[in-house]
Amino acid sequence: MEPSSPEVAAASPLPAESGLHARVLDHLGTAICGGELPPGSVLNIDELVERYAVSRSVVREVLRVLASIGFIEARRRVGVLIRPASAWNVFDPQVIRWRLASAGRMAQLRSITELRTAVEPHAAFLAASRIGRDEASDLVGLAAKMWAAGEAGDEERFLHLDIEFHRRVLLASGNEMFVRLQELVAEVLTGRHKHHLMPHHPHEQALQMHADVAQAIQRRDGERARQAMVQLMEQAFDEMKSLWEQTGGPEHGTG
Amino acid sequence: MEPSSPEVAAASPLPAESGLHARVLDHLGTAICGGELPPGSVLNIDELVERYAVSRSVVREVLRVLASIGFIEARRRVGVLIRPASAWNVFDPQVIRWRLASAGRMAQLRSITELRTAVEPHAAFLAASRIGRDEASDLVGLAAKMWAAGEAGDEERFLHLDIEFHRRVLLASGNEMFVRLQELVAEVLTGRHKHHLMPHHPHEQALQMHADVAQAIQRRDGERARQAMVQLMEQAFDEMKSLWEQTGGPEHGTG
DNA sequence: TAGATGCAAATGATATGATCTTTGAGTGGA
DNA sequence: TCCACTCAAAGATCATATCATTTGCATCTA
Repeated sequence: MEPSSPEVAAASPLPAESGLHARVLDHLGTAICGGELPPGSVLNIDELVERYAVSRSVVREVLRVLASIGFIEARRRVGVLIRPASAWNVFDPQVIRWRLASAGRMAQLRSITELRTAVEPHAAFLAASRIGRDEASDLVGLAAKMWAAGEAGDEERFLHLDIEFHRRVLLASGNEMFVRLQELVAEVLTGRHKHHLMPHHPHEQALQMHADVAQAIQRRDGERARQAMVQLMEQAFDEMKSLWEQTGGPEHGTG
Repeated sequence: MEPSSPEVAAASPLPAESGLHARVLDHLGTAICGGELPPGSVLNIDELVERYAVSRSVVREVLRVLASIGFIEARRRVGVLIRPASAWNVFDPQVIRWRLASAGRMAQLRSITELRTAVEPHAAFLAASRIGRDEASDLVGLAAKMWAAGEAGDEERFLHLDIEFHRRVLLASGNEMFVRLQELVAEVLTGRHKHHLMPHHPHEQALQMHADVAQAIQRRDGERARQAMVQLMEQAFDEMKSLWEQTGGPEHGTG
């Protein structure tokens, strides 16, 4: 897998952050996303100090971070108040991860898939006018490899190539915010894979569409690139939709 | 201005957060976004304690928050390292605010405008199938008021109605992530207004397009709603583009 | 001389306990 | 009934101390 730009890779999911801070933060974040600690619940610092057997420093630092992503609100004389989901920074990668690990997983997948449906076609459109020659070639090559992996039934490899493909397109869009969405896309794709929510044989159509996107971008045909990506997204969305039915609805929980 | 859902309003920009924590956080955040403290710079806690004349607790809590949005990375024996912009959580409202206040303002406006261009049409499309009867009526009414304010040349009022209009559409999309983008849209629109980057008389066309969007959504014609919103976005984008030329380029700074 | 090894200083991480400040709630008077 | 006052609870801030880890350098060995 030719890493033409190694410094941009390494989307570190900071998995084994081993400090006390990370441990407590993760635990509380999970609890809030998971619905234990529903909005309106009140915590207090000393209680947390006891519960986690850590010092005030650690607890306060964790609370500051949770406050910065809208999970809590500290009120004097009252305690630490859990805020409703509508206040959360739903774009924070940490939050996404917690939500994907919670019962609201399907709702989160739906949200992100809709976001992708909106953003990726436009990203493809922009990429067509902004991508460099070499990057374009790489993209076409990547699509070819996806085709090969798909035909060979190599799911693992297909997944990685798929993620890489969408990453490159978002990167080539030249929009820093789109680039940042790449992490979300990766979370979604790996999440789908982990939970066996993907067709075991990628559809022949999907393979062709990836190739179409790459080719259109290389030929600087923004409109065609957008169209091809729209189709790709529609298919992804349909697969997602069929999943809700399998797993018993999207557990809406939007607000 | 009929507040049919007062509890959702009040997009508190937390302006006068008066604690020590907020003061130091804001100062450091601004410095990092502003390019003082370029990537690779090293700070250390004691130095910050002295510089801001606050205790270690305050500094550490601030650093934790900065770390959580990707601005810094603490390394033992080294100090606090400033991370490159590519690591930032560019969707964090706080970050957006800092960047809009910095020299990279135009680059930020461009990014968000492109994001809007991608998202809002799809939001309009989704809204057409998900909006409630009353909300749809409100939306049409809002467009009518915009027309009135535009004709009357009441910029202030037009701005507020414009923000409210887009907020309602994003809200009606039923996607929590789209809803969250509303803050960004509001920042952009108010930013444009503050810096006198808007045409003094809203274009007649824009007024009509807002009305078209509202009507299409009410009639549940998703495709037409999308098209109308696309046109609106194209116009917004063109205005933005003409601004870059005025103010001497977008100060690219994307990566 | 080159490379491995070990020590110690630097610096963040955590702990602890005290003091300051804000604010909700209760209390009492008009 | 309502307003003003008081008090105490809880977070906010501070100061200091100890622990843990990493890096640079000196030392040692082949």
